[in-house]
Amino acid sequence: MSRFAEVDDQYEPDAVEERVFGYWDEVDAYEHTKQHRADGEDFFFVDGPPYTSGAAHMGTTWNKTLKDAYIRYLRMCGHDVTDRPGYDMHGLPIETKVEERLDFENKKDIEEFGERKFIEECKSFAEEQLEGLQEDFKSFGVWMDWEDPYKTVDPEYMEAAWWGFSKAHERGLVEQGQRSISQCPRCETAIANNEVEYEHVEDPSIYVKFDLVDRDGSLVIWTTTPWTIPANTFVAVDGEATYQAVAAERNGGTETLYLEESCVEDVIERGGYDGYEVREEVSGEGMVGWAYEHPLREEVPDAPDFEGALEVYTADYVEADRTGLVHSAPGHGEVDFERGRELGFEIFCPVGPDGVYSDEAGTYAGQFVEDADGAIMDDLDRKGLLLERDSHHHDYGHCWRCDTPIIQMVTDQWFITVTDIKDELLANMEESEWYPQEARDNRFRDFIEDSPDWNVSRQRYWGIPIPIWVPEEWDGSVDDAIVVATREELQERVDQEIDPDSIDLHKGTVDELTITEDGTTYTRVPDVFDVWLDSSVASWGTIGYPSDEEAFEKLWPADLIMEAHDQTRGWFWSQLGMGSAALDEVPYRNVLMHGWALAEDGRKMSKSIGNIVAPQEAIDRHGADPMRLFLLTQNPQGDDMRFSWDEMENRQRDLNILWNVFRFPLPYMRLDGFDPDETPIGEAELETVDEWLLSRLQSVTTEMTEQWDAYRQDRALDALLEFIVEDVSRFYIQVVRERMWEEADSASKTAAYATLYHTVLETTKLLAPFAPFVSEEIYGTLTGESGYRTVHMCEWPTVDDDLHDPQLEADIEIIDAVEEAGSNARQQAERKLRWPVTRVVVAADDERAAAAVDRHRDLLRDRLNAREIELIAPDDEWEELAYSARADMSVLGPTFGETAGEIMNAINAVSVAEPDHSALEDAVARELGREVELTDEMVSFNTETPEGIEGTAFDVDGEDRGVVYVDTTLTEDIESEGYAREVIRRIQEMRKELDLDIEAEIRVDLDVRDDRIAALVEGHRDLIVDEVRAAELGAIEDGHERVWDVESVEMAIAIEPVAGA
RNA sequence: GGGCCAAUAGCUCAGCUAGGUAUGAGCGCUCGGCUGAUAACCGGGAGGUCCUCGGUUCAAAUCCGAGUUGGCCCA
Repeated sequence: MSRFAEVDDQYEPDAVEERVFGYWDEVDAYEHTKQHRADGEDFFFVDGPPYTSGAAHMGTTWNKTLKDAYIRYLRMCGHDVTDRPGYDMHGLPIETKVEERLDFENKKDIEEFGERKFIEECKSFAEEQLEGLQEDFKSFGVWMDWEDPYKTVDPEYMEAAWWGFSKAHERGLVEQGQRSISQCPRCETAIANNEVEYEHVEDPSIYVKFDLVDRDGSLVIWTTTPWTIPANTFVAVDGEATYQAVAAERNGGTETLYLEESCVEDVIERGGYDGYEVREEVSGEGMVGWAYEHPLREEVPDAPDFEGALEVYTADYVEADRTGLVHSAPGHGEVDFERGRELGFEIFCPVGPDGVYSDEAGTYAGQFVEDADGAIMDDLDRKGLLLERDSHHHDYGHCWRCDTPIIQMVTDQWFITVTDIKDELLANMEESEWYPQEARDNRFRDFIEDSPDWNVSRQRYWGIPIPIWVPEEWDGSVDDAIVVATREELQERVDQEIDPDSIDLHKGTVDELTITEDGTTYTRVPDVFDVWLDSSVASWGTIGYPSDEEAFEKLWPADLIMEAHDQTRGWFWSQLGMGSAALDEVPYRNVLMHGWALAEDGRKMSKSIGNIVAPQEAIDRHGADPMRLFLLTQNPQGDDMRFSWDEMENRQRDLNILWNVFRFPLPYMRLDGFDPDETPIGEAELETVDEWLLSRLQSVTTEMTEQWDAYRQDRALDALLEFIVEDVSRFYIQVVRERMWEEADSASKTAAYATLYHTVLETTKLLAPFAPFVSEEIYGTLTGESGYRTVHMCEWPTVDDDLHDPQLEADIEIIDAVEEAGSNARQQAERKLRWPVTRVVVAADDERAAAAVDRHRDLLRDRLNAREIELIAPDDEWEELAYSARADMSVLGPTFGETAGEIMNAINAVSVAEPDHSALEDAVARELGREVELTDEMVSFNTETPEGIEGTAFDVDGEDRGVVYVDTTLTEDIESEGYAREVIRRIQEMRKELDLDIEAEIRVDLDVRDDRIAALVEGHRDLIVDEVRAAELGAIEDGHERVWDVESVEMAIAIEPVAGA
């Protein structure tokens, strides 16, 4: 980009982005920026891999924008940052999408299609999605290593998972065992608890009688899953609770029911009994050991009948709800399973992975469990065991991918027994710093404490095969299994010839490999890993460990990761679990936990609500930089973000202001041939405002650096935007404009150039991590060939103490407040800024304010267009002020009785020079003709300014610091200049109407149709001629002519350009 | 059903850790000003049951309890 080149009049984000994308390509900006920091201190950032099943949404966009901003900032600070993006590409969601594409219904379709082919389909689907995501991320300027992302489907990465798993195995943390799991009968796999989605559904609700064996009556249980009754093994009671045997009457007959006491009424009513009588009370403990008959013995002959089965036991999951007795089937329910194991029971589960009853289910065999509900209820009813048959609305778990209701059942699964190392997990957790820290100490800690063993096996295809080989006739002992850690080990141990460098580790390949050792042949278990295990090894997978040990030694563990709060129980946890199991260390040092991107209505963005905003739409409407600014002004620590088009538009406006600030001096600099390299700040003859602006820049730099380092980039950005808008644009540019308009070269003008140049350039660097496009364009235009090839190679600005002057900053803050009050006073007096005022009087409340005004009289005079600034010291009173009093009748009334009225009138009528009651007493005495004793409580004082003067108090940060009085008395001199400026202003507007060049000279014909005013205007003839670049005043035949009404005075003005000028 | 988080002006948010008059900010609205950065800029003004209810306290947006709504996680 060439220095000080012409730039667009208007900030157009998409045009800037298009140019910058082209420029980055042209000069290999990203590669050079990385290279530039190659020798810097290592910083190991690890990208949490997004899942490759769809386009980037606003949340992902926020996440990647944050990552990009921090990486850019860290690079500017000199770090050599690891920036390999990652993609999570295995797992059930992709399998189900591919199944949909291929119109599959279940696993059998996959088997027929062929595992290998299916895996290939999944892979190409994931790759497709990956490409889309990469394009999305690039489109808003994220700079990561797009050429070489880590993919969880690559052999090196899959090997990292094998390695981690084998380390956990070496530590004795891998075991196979039965667990009650959530099974999706369609996907025919276990799914993790966090993959279960709860939906409101209607299910059967039945009360069933279990006839007791050694005594009269029955236990009553309630369930919403009739299909689990075949597996009933025991009934649970609360040992502490009181149960009643009630004789319930119906149709003339009586039956004895056992119920928890508070449940009796309800059950009797449900059962349609006519009445009941309590026969006996017994504690839960007292019922333990009571035997009952299995209600479906005839239908399910294989149902449990072993020693101890079909008896009452206590359990802590029993509540005094429904009946107070709980049907327990350890082959299904999780708590039932735990209690059943405690009791040493055999686990009976007559259901297959597809949700179909096995032969053990007797007459129900071959039916899908839920389809058998009806038959089971009919059978119970027929036997007279069904007390009530109703339906029930509740939340029931469904498969997150295919929406099939899950079934709870016991199967063989592989686990990493993280419960064995809970203390380690907690200790390792402490080694990481979280932002915000409470998230670690509350949610994360709670989760670790409550977390069960990690079920890492899935009975699916598209995943990392579990690297376990077991012998034929395996007895389930982990000691007899072989766990392979690496591709090399695989090559050494398997019976087949393989090439470790080229082998694909997916199921289609490794399932065929066998290991024969000591005469025993081992085959791989068919399961694949839970997809959460994939990403849990990212901290070493991303740097190619174990195949590349060097990078691991140098970098691991991660210095920083950042994801949304849902990852507390996701990636933050899985990494801690895996890191601890494999290496006994937490794999990350710092965690920045941000929130979710909510829609404008405060609810989550969702298809069904229809409130989704696509990032691309935001980019199209406002541009990538404004979108990034919007995202980056959000608090990144824990809070959810509320999307807002308005706010995004505001950020675009902020950048437009920056753009105006940047382009404003360019024409002047070009005209004057300003060379920033020849006039560094240190050599310029700086004026007060220049020094002030430069000092503010130092303060802003300090503030921003602190905020970045505290992971509050939003506050850093706020500080920068405020600086740009308030300090640079609204204050400095306004003040400095006239200096830049000077035609002749001057030290003052040069100093203004140098100041503004330096400030905008540094501002650009400060902005670069946030808005990389516009920063690049401004930087390039300001530096041309003399800078780095990209702003992103720059060093993060450091504070120059020589330029830092806190006193000056405080001074100007006061001056700014004075000016604001002065403007207010002017407005009250209806005196436009164009008209000078004779004087402005500042009555300062304190020495600090007085000193500031005194030091900067010139600036204030200029800003308020005053001929003179008078300063009243804090201890002095301005003698021209008077005070009026306002009577408080609630005090006067009781004191003076019937004369209170006239006293009030007198008080309100007079004014005094001092605001105290003794001066008021004197004045009132004169007014009233008699003495009256007054107190301060009776009145409040108001200042009374002299004729033609308006006063307004000024404050800094809400604290009053004094009063500004503006004297708007008109004099001939002021009228003369005022009218002259009115004329100038009109002529300028007419110049603009003719679209004249700034330099162009004109001829002016001025006819003021009021003799007095005409004479006044004439008095400033030179000023007018000078300001509007008039070559001469005189009659114009055929120019651009307009008649203006200026303060009710008609003025005819005509102008024409001077030919050849 | 449980845990954690949030709720302040029309909108987006500060303020809450260490209670002290809603000290609020930007945008929007409105009235006025400025006019060679001009699709920019400056000043004034209106606009609030600080989600609700209860408690502690001389005093609560702030601390405590209960609830409502929204978010995440879990069941």
